[in-house]
Amino acid sequence: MSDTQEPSLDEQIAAYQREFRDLDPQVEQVVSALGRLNRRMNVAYGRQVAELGISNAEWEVLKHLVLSGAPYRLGPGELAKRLGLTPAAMTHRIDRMATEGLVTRDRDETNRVRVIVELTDEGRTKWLEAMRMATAFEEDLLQDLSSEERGALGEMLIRLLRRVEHAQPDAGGRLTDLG
Amino acid sequence: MSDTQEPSLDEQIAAYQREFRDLDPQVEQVVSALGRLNRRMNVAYGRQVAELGISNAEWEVLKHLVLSGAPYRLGPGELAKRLGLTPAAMTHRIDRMATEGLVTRDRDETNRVRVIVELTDEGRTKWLEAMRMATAFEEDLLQDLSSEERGALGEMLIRLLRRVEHAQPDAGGRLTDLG
DNA sequence: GCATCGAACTTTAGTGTTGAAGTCTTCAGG
DNA sequence: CCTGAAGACTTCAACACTAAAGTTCGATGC
Repeated sequence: MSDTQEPSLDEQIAAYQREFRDLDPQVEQVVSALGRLNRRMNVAYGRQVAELGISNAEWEVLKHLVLSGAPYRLGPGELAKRLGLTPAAMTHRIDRMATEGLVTRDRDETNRVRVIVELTDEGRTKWLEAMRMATAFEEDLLQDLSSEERGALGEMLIRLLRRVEHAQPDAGGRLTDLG
Repeated sequence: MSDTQEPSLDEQIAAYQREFRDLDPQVEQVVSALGRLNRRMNVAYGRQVAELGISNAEWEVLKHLVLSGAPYRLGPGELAKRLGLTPAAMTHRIDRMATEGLVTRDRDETNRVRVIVELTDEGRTKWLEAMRMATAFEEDLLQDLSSEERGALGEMLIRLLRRVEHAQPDAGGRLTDLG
């Protein structure tokens, strides 16, 4: 049936050049590689955390709670902002995670408008296990790069990051998660 | 209320090191920067194509049809595989895009099990406009990098890409889109 | 101290996605 | 031919997210 194959990166760039004459192949290579790499990595993360019985989405929440430092508490609104979700979506996500025992949800007794989401021991343990798997994967991923290369790569990525962040100064308000 | 701020990349890495002792900061910097950069870029793309009245999801479909080359035809199944969606989702997405006039959907007369999705002129025009905006954005993004740096960056990203693709040889079958 | 405004979260309606079951077409045997 | 099996897509039910409206509590002004 000669089923069309997933094009390689080079084939893809060549195709773009055929269809769109003023295209800088060097720029396109960077951008396309970035996009593909990220998607593959997210799939990999997803498979790993699935082994722990949690979804990528839940792992993100755990990450941000841990990042907030002990006692690992954040409000739904703050979590929503950091994850790039609407507060409504956050409400439901926390519901699920609370019934699964990963977090607790309580009203703030000093200000009963607010809600406090707090990591449980189980949630913290899950995060630790996920983190162990993730870092092992990341080490393996970067294995072919020397320390100098890693440094140069990180530095260039940060320069790009600064540029996007400056270019669109958080216009929408929501930040759509972090890495 | 001293509302917690979105942590900077450096703050985030420092927090991870506090919570997880064996963490290579250099690796984490690369990985975190990659993740953040990609998300910001996707938000930027989304805003741009929204000006054309299409969603990021629709733009992805247009991209893959164009990449397939004239006469810009692919089946729903093939599109689903390339976009990393289930066939069911593809069916609905094509529905919408067909009513919007971006693509046509027809049965293959030589094999009536198959369906052919074909780009319309309007769809091709939209893609072109989106492409113009995207490349302008990408040029701007990479502005601070010299040609040598761009080459080195692209080369390193491709090395990483090869590693993920090799590490998990398409295990699930679906490839979750490309860049 | 009562009414109003605003903040923080939840609820509701609508859209998009998944996984599983269903339909229709083709192909291979008998 | 007619049957059975496999392939390609669609339909259906359940779930997740968004935008907008609703609820509840706290603060401010009179």
